[in-house]
Amino acid sequence: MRVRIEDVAKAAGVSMKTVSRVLNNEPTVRDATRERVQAAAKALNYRPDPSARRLAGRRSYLVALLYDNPSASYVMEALEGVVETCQAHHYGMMVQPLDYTDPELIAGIESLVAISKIDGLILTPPLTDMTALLDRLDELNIPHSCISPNNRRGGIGVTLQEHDAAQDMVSHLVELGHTRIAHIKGHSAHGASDWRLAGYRSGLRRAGLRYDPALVIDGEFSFDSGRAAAEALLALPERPTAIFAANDDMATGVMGVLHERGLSIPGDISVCGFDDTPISRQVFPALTTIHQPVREMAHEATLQLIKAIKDPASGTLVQLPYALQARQSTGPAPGT
Amino acid sequence: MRVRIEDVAKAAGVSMKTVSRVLNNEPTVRDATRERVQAAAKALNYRPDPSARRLAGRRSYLVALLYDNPSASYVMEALEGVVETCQAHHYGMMVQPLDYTDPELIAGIESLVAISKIDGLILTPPLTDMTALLDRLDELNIPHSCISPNNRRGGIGVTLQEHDAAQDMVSHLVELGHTRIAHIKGHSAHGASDWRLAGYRSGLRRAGLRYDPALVIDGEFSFDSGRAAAEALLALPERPTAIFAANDDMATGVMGVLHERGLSIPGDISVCGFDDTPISRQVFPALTTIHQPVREMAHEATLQLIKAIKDPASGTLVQLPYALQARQSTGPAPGT
DNA sequence: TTGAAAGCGCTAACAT
DNA sequence: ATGTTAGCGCTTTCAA
Repeated sequence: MRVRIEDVAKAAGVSMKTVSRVLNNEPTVRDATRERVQAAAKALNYRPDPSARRLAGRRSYLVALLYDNPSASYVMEALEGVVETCQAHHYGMMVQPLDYTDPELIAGIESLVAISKIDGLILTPPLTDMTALLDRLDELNIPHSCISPNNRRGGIGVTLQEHDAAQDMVSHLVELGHTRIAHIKGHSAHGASDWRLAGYRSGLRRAGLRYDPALVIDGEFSFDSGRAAAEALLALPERPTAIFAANDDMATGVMGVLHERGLSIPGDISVCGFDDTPISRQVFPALTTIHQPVREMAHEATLQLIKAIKDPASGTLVQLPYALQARQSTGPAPGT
Repeated sequence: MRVRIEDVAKAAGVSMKTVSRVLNNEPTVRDATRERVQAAAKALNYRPDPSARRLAGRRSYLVALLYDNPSASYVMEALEGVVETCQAHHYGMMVQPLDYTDPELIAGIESLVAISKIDGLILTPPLTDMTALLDRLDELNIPHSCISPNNRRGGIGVTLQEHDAAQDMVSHLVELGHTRIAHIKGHSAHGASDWRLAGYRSGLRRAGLRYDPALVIDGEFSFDSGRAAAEALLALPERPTAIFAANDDMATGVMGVLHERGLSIPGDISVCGFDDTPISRQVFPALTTIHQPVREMAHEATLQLIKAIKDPASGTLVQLPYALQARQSTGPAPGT
């Protein structure tokens, strides 16, 4: 049979409860005792039984990653960041794909938390921007940490200066001589779409360029919406020399249309995206984009969540740096 | 407090144990009793406590998805297939990213299973092809189900006729008039690489074409290895008119090199891949490839695993159909 | 600072 | 076909 807490207690010459205290890092144990227990646990290769802990402790030591994100690479990166951090902190992880348009969404999350006694949630966009959901979680006192929330409610998690990143991208294009720079917005459910648009506008302003609403097209973060937007932009009387899509998938849609029309990238039109998903290296020419350290963001978000689970007063909103990743899809404006 | 099994028992006028029987679908309950219990459970909105079940039952009702796969979209599709199926069958799911080159791999998996009392494992390539791992799992009687195993050991899970798929792809190219068809092999740790190569060879044979070893290049399933292979093929005295890469990532590498050289796809050279990952639609021109129903495969693999957990004698190897997805990257051979 | 006892909510084993 | 009892391995009381 497997090693139980009692075996460790016996080996260390203490009671079960003391072993339990050591395991859970409770402070009220003498150092000498603590070390003796730790040595015994190690010698016996003791691993606490998760189910027993959960049952007795009335909590799950379980964190759930909730997502509704079309980008597989984004979710996978986040997933791995969360898994690693959970492992290091002896938490388990559940994954829950969700449909953010589902009217039963909140109820579903509530019952997930209730049944599995989830200790805390990690949210990814666009769930991070659903006010009703966040309000309900606050109301129920369910700790939750957001990856890239795009609202102003504080809370805990990790953010990126999306606004500045978009602004930098515009500056990059301006430096290349572009003056007619189009923007394809992201999906309206994502707060990021607004921030990126705002960054685009301040980038123009900073360069002394006029904001032309005709150059801003609605998109949905999808390849197909990128295609549609590109077609709309090419139909303009005076077409742009650069197209800044709010994510990489839309940028690849744009590139497809340009290729079909025999336009050269970046010779005729520069294209750039946002996210630095793996696809940005795989298209031709390789896509200029904004790198997000998604895995580290997930790591940090998990760390903050675990802090908040232990002490609801702690846990903060951490900011991580982005990086403009210039590749071959952006170049000098034609005639520069 | 939450509803417990005792409350349901009281409401239905039976013992706890009978409720437990109904919940676990044990056959030895009269229909009338069963219905009464089910009604009571529903009325009280009773949800069994997973930790208590696990502790008392000495098992976890937990399945783990193990992977070491560079393709995010593949893993995500598989993940969702597994999650949905687990939910439907009241199993929990863990996800465990692994490094298949880690010498501690098997030990790590063993301790995962021991600690979390995992009931069964779902493996994806290349783990499905690691004989030492599979042997050890058999030895320890740990139920495991493979998605796309490429070995001949039987076992349970889901397969695809990879050989036939590759052969069909060659036939597709032959019909387009190609006679110099190159193949870029996949990573040697993946059994799929061998099957796809074998399919390529029988495709040639079926068309009466000679197998030319110079036209077969080693790859590693990565974008960069696709690039390197393409460069090698273009350096050949007589270059191929079609390049069949063993996966989509390598195919995109090939396309990048061809674009750089100013070669037209498919005008000068046709390119095709395997897997039908989302990227195949997003590159230009859209990639001809083989579609795998990964999500359904994961669903079926999970189903078989759950069967095998309940009854080790059951569970089979199910075969699912592939589909050749012809897009714009393949066309008539030059001069046809 | 440490320990003893009493559960946590369920299932296994053994009744009946 | 159903019930009774005794745990599963841990943490929470509460006492020392």
